Amino acid sequence: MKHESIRKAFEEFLRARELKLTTQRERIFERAFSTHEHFSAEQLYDWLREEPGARVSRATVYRTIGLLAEGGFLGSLDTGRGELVYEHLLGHKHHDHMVCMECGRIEEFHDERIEALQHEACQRMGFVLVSHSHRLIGLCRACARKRGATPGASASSAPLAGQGQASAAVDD
Amino acid sequence: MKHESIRKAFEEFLRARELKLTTQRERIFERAFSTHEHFSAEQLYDWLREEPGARVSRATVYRTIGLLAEGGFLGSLDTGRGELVYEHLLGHKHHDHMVCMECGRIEEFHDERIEALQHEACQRMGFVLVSHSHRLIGLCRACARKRGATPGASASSAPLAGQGQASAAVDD
DNA sequence: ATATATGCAAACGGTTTGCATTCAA
DNA sequence: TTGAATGCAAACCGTTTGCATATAT
Repeated sequence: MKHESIRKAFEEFLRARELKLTTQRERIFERAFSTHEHFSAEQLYDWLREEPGARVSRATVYRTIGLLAEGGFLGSLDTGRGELVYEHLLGHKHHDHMVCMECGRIEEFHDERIEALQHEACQRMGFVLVSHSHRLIGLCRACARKRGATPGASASSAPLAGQGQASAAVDD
Repeated sequence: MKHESIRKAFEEFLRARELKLTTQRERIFERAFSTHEHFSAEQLYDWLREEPGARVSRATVYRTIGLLAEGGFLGSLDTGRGELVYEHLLGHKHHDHMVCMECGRIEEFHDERIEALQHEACQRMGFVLVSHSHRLIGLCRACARKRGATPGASASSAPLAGQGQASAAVDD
């Protein structure tokens, strides 16, 4: 889906809800959809204040991001450090994330078989699946190399009563 | 793994790090491991202050939960509402979660095939997997029934530029 | 004209921290 | 005895909110 039609969808979304197309919403929308990276609300706010033109307040950034998320334009992903990051959804096929615990880098992956098994699990449990959040936490290739770990090899998942070294494991 | 040995592991963990076994740590540990539910730090704090005996401050609860998580005794799970909940890990096989967006209920599920596919994905991407967080968000059987939805049937995943109704989709 | 949106600054809620005091080892 | 742990209250940080003002329709 290309920019033009996404923008159309946004305008229609506002109209359908009888919301106004303000300069702020326009700028926030444009900036959010002009990046392919994941960004936090604060990040987006900073980007906007660096740009020349109308000022946008932090409150409006948060409010508009909320709107965009409700409308299904943006998806949110929790970094695990009490901060949400967003990405645009329209024109992007579904994917899950790998988050590097060292550098924060976020990679995307997708496996249709996993999706299918999720549905199967819901079937079993009588659960109505609406959305899901699937994050793999570990080391990206670059950070793994720096640490001398073997990429691909999962770190032994024995976070047991271990000794001193962290391990933490924000496992679910 | 039964209580006795878990406790042993905890004491050993403290000793290994040259940390002291205080009455507070003892009480926090005991309370945390005496429930099979998921609990928040605040929740645990409340439980403790209802009990007779030594008082434990909120700060110590947070600090000790942190310790327990580091030691691999507790795993944390983000509710999606800016709050972490914990569960004890020792003596529990790995599982993932289904979170009811209506009533907050947390169910557990597990599928070895999904675990395997995760590893496969990491292999592909050269990512060193340390832990993961896999949450299915939707309606538990009871809430689905109340709403007249069909349990098992995934809500159409078309959160597109839709009309008025929410849909939100904190998808990843 | 008028309901909606904005900006500001204050409030929030969960979590963390600095520091004087208390306590396990 | 003494370094580590606790309690308290203040600080933090991302996010939300109340209210007076500005603005799209």
